[in-house]
Amino acid sequence: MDFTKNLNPMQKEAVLHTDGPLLLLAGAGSGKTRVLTHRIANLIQSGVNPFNILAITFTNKAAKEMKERVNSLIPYGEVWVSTFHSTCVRILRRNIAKIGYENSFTIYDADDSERLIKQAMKELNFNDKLLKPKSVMAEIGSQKDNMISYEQFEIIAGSDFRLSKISQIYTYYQKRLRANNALDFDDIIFLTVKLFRDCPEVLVGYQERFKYILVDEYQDTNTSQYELIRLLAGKHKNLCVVGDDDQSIYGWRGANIRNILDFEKDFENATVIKLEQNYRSSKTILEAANAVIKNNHSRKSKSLWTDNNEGENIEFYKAQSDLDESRYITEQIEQNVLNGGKYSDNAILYRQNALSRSIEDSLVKNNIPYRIFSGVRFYERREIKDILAYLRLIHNPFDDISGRRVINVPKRGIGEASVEKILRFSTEQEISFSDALVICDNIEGIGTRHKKIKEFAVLIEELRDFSVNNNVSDLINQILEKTGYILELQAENSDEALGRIENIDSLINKAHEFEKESEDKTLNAFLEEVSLVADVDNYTDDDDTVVLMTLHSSKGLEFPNVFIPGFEENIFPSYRSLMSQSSNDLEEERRLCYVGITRARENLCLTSATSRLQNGQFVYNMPSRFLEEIPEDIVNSTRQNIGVSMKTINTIPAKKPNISFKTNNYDTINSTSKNSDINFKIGDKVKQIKYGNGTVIAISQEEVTVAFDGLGIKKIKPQLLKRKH
DNA sequence: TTACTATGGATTTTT
DNA sequence: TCCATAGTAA
Repeated sequence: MDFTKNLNPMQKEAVLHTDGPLLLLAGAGSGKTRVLTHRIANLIQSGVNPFNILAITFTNKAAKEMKERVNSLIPYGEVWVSTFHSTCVRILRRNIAKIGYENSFTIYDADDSERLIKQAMKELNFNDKLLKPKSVMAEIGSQKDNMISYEQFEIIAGSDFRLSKISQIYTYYQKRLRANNALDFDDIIFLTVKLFRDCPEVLVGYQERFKYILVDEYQDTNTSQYELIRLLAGKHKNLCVVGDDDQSIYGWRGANIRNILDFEKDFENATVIKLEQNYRSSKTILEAANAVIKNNHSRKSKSLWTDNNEGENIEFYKAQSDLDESRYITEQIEQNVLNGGKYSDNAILYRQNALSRSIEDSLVKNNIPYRIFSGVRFYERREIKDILAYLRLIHNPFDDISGRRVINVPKRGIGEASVEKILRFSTEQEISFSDALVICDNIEGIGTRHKKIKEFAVLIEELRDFSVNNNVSDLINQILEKTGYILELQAENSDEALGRIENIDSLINKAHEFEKESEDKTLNAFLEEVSLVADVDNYTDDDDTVVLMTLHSSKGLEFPNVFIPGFEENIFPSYRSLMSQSSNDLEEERRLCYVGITRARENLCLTSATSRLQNGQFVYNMPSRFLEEIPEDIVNSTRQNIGVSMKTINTIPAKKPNISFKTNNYDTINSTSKNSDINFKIGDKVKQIKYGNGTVIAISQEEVTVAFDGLGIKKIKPQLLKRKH
């Protein structure tokens, strides 16, 4: 089979390239995934064993997509396609004992890490007002990203007051992680590189296995990821990296743009291929994107072009207020749908999560279905983290962060003071958290509390026994039953509690899915899977809903119509980037703007608000400087006239009815009961966006049956209905 | 220990 | 505005 059919000459060259280092500079929308997958297929066809190919991505979604596309081209042989983190976890599970951890290690997320940092600071008697746990965590993370161990950092910190404090925390933190047999996200990469450096025989094994390596989104790699790739590709040097320096937007997370800019220096005789033809956007949109990005200085020269149509001008709407801005966007979307488009053709991409609020309110008010990504992520929700903490403690008796989290959830009368004592005891005696619970009568000053602690210890032991012969979903059910977790939520009887129960159900579903699909059905494998997923991984365009997400999470996606609200100084570019001494920060904002613009296929709409309620205060920002960088003749500017907008504002009810829980994302469509009253009665007059007016004729647990005027009887989720007065 | 109130602090976050 | 936390009362 010819895998170069329908490819342009540059794409063809990239697909046919086989041995040696290759840098693919792939502009936005230039068909990079297509090239990557066809290249893999071509390698296999020309005799490379799929077993010898490794493809690395940043997100599970990208990995999954690539895998599917490769399989559809060459439906035999398994290529190892996975994220940096999953790849490393797989390597570590086999080999981590060589560097002093147990292979049943737990993976801590950012929240767990922060708790551990706080614990460390408390233990070291550091004031968390002077030194914020968050910034300490960022500092430690960036050290790990740069492959600097706590021992090395102690030397670097020297006598610098702040750095030496951080160094002490880093040391304590790392030792605690080790004692808990836990790794944080940065450790996953850091320790893999350490493993390769310390144990050359392990490295050689993987070098032999991965004769061909492909790395996607190379501009986002940090130093440790770069080092990992350099080591793995060190022997065969068949390394193909794909990236776009103009789309590097994770510098603040340690991504080192140098990695892509210096690829040719780092890998001798590298072939460089530029993919500059864009297949996604209209000429106008590309012109805007190019005009903005050309103001950046540190970049590889590259200019995107397209054969697509001229397309529509870019809309700029200068709103009076954030309310006016939301109203405008809502109206535009309604208009797009009336013109025959789908809701899912529309994406609203913002610089900060906080900007979604007023837009959500407006969408809800107008019964426009939407899905929001980011915000509180599914696996970071309290109830989910609680259940996972039980699972983790069951799996890893040393995990005191998880133990601490659930020891008094639901309330068992074991307070902060007792927990501290148990922790100290387990550290002093060098025993696991679980063992400390069992022999808690030996702890001084624990008093009569030991009875309750023992009960908890027995509970965990029983669950641990149960876990041996039962699958994950049954184990979760057992936890819920034995702890009375659900009962407590039911007793609360609030919308919020109901939402939490729903989320727990989703988790159980997730476990069922896992049991059906996964090869390795152990608790360990389940925990691993859930610790390494992100929100955007759940993005599908199956549902016909408007999409809301941050500009950062939108990378790699595309939509016919893109709205970017908050196109203002201090928001986009952000206040911090404007305050920064380094011009790099502003340039990164500009790249983010470039990413945002190039998400759009047909229409791009930018909006700013003259006044905006932010953090409870009114702020007044000028339109973004990026707007001025777009040629005037391709922008239609509209400015809200004050009289009209006042009228608009007055028609919006002052008080929102019945605010309840926020469902945000995952498998929930629309914003559920942020909507008005969902307790309908039979006989209520209601309105639904598709079917129009109707009357409620029956109500069940989840659905309301409505007789729509002239359109018959339909069952509808109550949150999609609006009451008519 | 817990349940209440006051206060202060709020980018972006692939895993 | 909304959230997490610190401090206080019971």
